[in-house]
Amino acid sequence: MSVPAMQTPASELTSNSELKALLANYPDLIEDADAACWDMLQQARLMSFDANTVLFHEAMECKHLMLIVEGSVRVFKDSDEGREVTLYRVEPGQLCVHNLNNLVNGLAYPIMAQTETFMRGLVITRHSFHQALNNSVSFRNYVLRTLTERLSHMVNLVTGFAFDRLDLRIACWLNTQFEKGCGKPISITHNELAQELGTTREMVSRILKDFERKRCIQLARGRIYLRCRHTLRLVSEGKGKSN
Amino acid sequence: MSVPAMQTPASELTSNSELKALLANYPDLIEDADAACWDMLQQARLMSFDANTVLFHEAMECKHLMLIVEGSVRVFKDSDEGREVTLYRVEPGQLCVHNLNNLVNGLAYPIMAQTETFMRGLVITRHSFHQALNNSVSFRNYVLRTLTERLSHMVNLVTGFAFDRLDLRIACWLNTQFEKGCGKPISITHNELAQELGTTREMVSRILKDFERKRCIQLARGRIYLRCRHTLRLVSEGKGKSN
DNA sequence: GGCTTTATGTAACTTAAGGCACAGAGTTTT
DNA sequence: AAAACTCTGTGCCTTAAGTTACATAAAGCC
Repeated sequence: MSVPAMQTPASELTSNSELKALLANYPDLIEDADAACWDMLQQARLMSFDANTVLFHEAMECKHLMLIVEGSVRVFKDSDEGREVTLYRVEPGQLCVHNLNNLVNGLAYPIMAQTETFMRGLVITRHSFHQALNNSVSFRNYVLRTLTERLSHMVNLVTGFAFDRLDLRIACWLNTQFEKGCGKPISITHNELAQELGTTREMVSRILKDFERKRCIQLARGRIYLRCRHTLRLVSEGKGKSN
Repeated sequence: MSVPAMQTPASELTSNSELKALLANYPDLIEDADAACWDMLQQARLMSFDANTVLFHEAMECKHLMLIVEGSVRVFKDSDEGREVTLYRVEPGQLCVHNLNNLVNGLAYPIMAQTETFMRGLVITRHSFHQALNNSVSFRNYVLRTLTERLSHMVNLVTGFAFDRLDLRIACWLNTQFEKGCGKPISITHNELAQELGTTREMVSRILKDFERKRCIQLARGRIYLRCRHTLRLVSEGKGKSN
């Protein structure tokens, strides 16, 4: 991501142990990190951003790569009609693959990225990135793994849009969220969920209400409680065929 | 791709010039290929496949990487209801990125790949692939470029599904095809086009007929002729809002 | 408490997309 | 040429999704 709105001056990182603490969420990267990888990380600068900072937008160039240390970034695309879809989310342990597009192909890509929370990330220069790519087996593998994982994720998105009804897509989304949070209530408004899935607020309201009537979930203002995981799973598996 | 149905026995390649001829379509890979890259290519085996050979399908593992030399491969996903979407097409100069997913992450991915024409490809073993990845800067860059390009392509697919009406998506598809073929008629049935875009035959028939009435195209059995590029572009830009 | 803003619920309507059924045209096979 | 098959066109109906337009509810602010 380019760095349009840094909140704190970048700080140089000196100790390896400090780095290790920051990168606790990157086991894939760290566990078998080699010297060249550590070199790159030591040259990185830690930066902080407020919530809702736009990191890049349509056609903006980004000259750096960022490893997220804390917080999350939403990468999304908006439509002329004012709708949005989330393409993916970058969280600790991950990197923004659309940066790579820029670093590798020199092409800016017309999508947007925005922090969702306070966020800290290690910013790696283009030069440092290429150096590490050339010299570090572990970094290389990490990058490739990330890229191919994202690709699989995008395939899921595509097939979801192509084949699945909205109620099913919502049910699946809820399932994943509850799974991640071990059943903790989800904090999201209907409108935000609509932007997540590329649809409208009204549709989300209707379908959620329907799920509530089926006793899968319990709705509250800005919050969704899991009521019966089993029922929710049935809904998402039933593909909405039978009510 | 794995190699379930080879048509000719694999042949060892000896001469560099022979390789160069085969890889004429890989300027990105060849132009600044280094020694390590040539090593990999020389260890590759040239294989041929008939049209409509299934190269891999749901959850099948593939232990090799293939560089397409001639012909094309369609990578697609099918739905329970019998519909299909094309995810992307692998043509000379390209590699199947879902192979990479397998080679890099060891994960099989539940999509299908099938040759569309007679196809020849250079099959690279997992070992040879990793070796080249470690030693060849040019191959590395080539792989990364390919991956990030595919990723961008997938984003386009997603936003198409999320935001664009079917008539617009069809118009865009026609545009790209006519562009590629410099206006030469496109050989495709309505059903195939439906599978391309993840929709149904009837919808395609209706929309194409409509385009014909607007004098963008001329329909014939299994073939679509370009009649007025300008009008077609208008249709695709107008997003079908006005008639 | 009253005022404002934000979030949700929903009925009524419109539109896009899909499914069904079948007719007819063009190709291939026998 | 007759039969079989494939491909296209289309009317009719259903369903999914989106839009409009409000009503109501909850939270924040003065």
